[in-house]
Amino acid sequence: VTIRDVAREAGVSVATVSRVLNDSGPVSEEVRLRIREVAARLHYVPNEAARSLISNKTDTIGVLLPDLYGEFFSEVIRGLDQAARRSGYHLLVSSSHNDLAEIAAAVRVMQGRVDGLVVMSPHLEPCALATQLPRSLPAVLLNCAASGEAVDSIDLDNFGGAYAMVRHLLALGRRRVAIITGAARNHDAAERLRGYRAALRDAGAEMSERWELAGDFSESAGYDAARRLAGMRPRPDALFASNDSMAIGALSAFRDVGVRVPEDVAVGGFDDIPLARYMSPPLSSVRVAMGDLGDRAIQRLLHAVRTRSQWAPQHEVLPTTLVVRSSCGAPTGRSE
Amino acid sequence: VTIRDVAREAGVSVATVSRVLNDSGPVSEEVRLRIREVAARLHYVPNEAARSLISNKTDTIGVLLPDLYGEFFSEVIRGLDQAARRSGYHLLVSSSHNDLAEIAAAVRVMQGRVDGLVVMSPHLEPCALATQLPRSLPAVLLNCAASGEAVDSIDLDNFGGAYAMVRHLLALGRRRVAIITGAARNHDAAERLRGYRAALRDAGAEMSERWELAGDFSESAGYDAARRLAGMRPRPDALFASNDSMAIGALSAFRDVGVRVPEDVAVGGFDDIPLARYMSPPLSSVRVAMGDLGDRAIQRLLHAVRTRSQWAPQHEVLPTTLVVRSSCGAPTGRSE
DNA sequence: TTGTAGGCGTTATCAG
DNA sequence: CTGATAACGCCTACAA
Repeated sequence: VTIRDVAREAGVSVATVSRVLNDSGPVSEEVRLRIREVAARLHYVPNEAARSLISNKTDTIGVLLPDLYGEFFSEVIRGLDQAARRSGYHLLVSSSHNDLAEIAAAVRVMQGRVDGLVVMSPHLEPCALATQLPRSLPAVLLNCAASGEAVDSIDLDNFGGAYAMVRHLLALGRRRVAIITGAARNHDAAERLRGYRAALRDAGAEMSERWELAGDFSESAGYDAARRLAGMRPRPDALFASNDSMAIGALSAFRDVGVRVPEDVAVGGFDDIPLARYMSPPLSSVRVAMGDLGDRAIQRLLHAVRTRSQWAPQHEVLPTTLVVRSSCGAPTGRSE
Repeated sequence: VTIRDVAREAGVSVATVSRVLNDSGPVSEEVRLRIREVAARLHYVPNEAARSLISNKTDTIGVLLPDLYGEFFSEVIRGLDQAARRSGYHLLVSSSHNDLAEIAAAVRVMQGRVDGLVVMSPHLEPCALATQLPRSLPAVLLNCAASGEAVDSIDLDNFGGAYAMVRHLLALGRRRVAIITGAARNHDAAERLRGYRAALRDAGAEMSERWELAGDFSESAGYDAARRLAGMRPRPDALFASNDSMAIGALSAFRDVGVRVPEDVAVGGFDDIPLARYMSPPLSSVRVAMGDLGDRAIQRLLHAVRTRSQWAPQHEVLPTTLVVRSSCGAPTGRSE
């Protein structure tokens, strides 16, 4: 059933039907009503292909995501989805892209199917990424450390969050603060490590390479690193895990080897996943508003889509919040 | 840059270019090479709108999801995405649909943008849902208890998984097994409750309405229910939480009130999220292959898409696996 | 206020 | 083997 069927049935021309359905141009009230009725009766739905062929728009936004972890993933998509839907846009999602070639391939096939692109790729050089993006497609980069580049981008304040957590541990009287880093070559991980180091340096606290344990954001990495850490002499008296999954793995390891938290070792995580407060002890963490990330991304992108002109690329940083529970040994572990 | 530009530049007609690009029809090797070269040099990308206008295909599959929890969500999407990509299809995702009206609206706007639909909606009547689907769009329903309906569908073996877990608890010598149910009017939740009851009945174990505590799949619901449960006299000596999030909330509650797990109360969950084994004590659970769910769904859907004929609607049930750790008090808590 | 007709970029069916 | 040309369904000047 096409627009012509509706036109014929309503006894008017296709042009009139089109005008009614798009609220473009003047149509008499009587005809308008009749067409609406016929369209509804025939269950007419405009053919999107034809429509976007002529309008050069798809009302769709492409989303490229890396392989990422549960809580993260769903929050981001949810934010993107809700914001997009509110503006009448759809989401074409493609995940599990781990290298530049895969991203490039995904971008290529999305060409012509989307009006804009949201790209999250924490483990790639932003500049390399930026060159892959067709100049014709507006895009906003997420978590890419692209502050210097000529692209729209939004980052989390990884540095600030890590800094706040480590400073907090030091303020609580801890002297030897260790870290389990995130995945190698991951931007978020690098920034959190940087925040950790800066906090130690600014406080004049002791630093040691031995206290920087390699992780990859997985529970098992946290577990393994914590076991190594538990055997050190002197043993660090505080641990900053670069995300909550690793922190939880670490809590488990400490329990297994009889290291008490927070008495022997204070522990802090990052992300503040819902489960954090139900850990034993409840996990202190750094909260990031992942949903907001998606929301902001869509807003910025739609702005770029609508004003095709040369907008100045903006770089935005989303703030983080320190959430103090009892795993860090704070006197008043406020349980929220 | 369109196909005409390529044709002109290569000194041939658009028909020939089209033939080369689609490997349809015979073209001399010389011309073929020349066209390939020109297309590449011009960075020609076919216009998808025009293409799908005439072919009546979009190479896209629509995915409708309810609001669901972290681990779940990402696993399903990942499975769908990978399977779809492997077959050259894209994913148009829309989440957070909570009632029939929202689903219907989402289906409507996806009309014409997708070749098929994957719908997960555990909290709706399957029949109501089925009527909303346009006859023209192939669809497969996930977790909808649509076994009797004339639609393709795939369910998890919620009943069997719950049954196995509860039977396991009983086999361990527990006599008073309680349950925290999932969200009301949720199909998965209902099936797990049914499995719980069946296991008790078949074992001739004591049953009581008081032991069926209402939950909603959230950590806090698990926490609250467990606190109520801890105060009962006689207190149940085993607890089956309808998902891991609630089980973890329950573990936290038991810790807070001094109930020992598994000595005083054995605990089992459902889903086997990655964090389960890192809990204290490590959480026994029921594993479901969420990724496979997505994979199977795409396979079934593409089959339906390609063979437009009247295929017989199939109903499939994905098996579950009991994962025994120590929270259930099993003598040998195999840590995997 | 309404209708006619051209064209969006492809593919497919014909002749040559 | 290759080239015109007619759809595909819709929007939008331009006329009436």
